[in-house]
Amino acid sequence: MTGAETEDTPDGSALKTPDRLRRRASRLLSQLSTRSDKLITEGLAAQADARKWHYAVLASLQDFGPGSQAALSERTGIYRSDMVGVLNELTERDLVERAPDPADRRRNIITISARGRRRLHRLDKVLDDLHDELLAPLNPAERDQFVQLLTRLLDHHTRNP
Amino acid sequence: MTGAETEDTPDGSALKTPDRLRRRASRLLSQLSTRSDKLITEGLAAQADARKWHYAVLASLQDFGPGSQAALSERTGIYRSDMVGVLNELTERDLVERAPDPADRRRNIITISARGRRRLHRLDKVLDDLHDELLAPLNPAERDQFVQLLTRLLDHHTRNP
DNA sequence: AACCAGCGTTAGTCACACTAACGTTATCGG
DNA sequence: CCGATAACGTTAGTGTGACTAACGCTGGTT
Repeated sequence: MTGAETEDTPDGSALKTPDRLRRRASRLLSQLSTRSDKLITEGLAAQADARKWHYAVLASLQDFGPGSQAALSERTGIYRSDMVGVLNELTERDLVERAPDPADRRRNIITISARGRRRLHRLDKVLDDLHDELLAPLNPAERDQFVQLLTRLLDHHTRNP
Repeated sequence: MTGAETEDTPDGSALKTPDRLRRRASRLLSQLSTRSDKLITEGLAAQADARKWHYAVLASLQDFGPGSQAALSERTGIYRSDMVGVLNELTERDLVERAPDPADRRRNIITISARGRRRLHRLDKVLDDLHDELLAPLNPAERDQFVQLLTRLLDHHTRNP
């Protein structure tokens, strides 16, 4: 058996992280998630002056139509307390409109604007590129598999919290 | 076509999250990672009065022998500024010993204790159970696949940061 | 009229990843 | 030998993400 027993780094030094650590799915998840988060956050900021929440809200509005802030919270997973700030940013940029609901004066109705729709298209493209970078080592079939596995896991833990 | 067009929740209400959002690997990663983190953190606290960092440090000491705090930082990925607190907790519990290095008085040499080794075994078992819960929807082959995909992605982004 | 529930909002908590700076100690070039 | 540079452990602090608590307002219920 010739080759790497444990694993090698480019500079030739042996890898230092114990295997039982490297193999734990929880650890892989959290480490990869931080990298991914940084990649996406920085990419969106640099290429579109946007944050990921913007995408979530705009996509939800585009695909499901206008809604109250509470509805958007449910759709996107953003807490309603944080939704306030996100919508402030989006209205500042004229990407959505926040208007009181005449039928229920507790509610605001959030609508996506034409500019918001354009921005959404742009964000979709930027995100496509970023995900290409994120998933670079995987071929298309593996990417599908990966997404599918993640989805099944997340669904399971969403239903059984 | 009868059945779920988009998807159903147990209570019959249509799912609200747009597909383009649900399919993004970055989003799946971050959501699953938070669930996973919570599961592990709470599980370790409840079943072993421990934190995940404890496991990382103990495992590293067991598998690679004693080392300086800086070395442990590299092995585990914990920042050296945070390592201080972790080692305080571990020495408090008598799981490791922190002694000055006579050969280099800048360094501390950290050694795992007998109690630390026992604790590590316990943590390994607890973590096995928790990962069983985390990966419940996947069969063994799929779990391997999942870990393998995660590993490849993480390795790629670790080498090309 | 009294009550509870939902809405948007503000403020604050907690943990994690990460940076900055400091005193101490080694090491290396002149 | 000396002075610069750098690694070590440590303290303090930043920024962000997930989440909680509480408030005033409005709506539906009885």
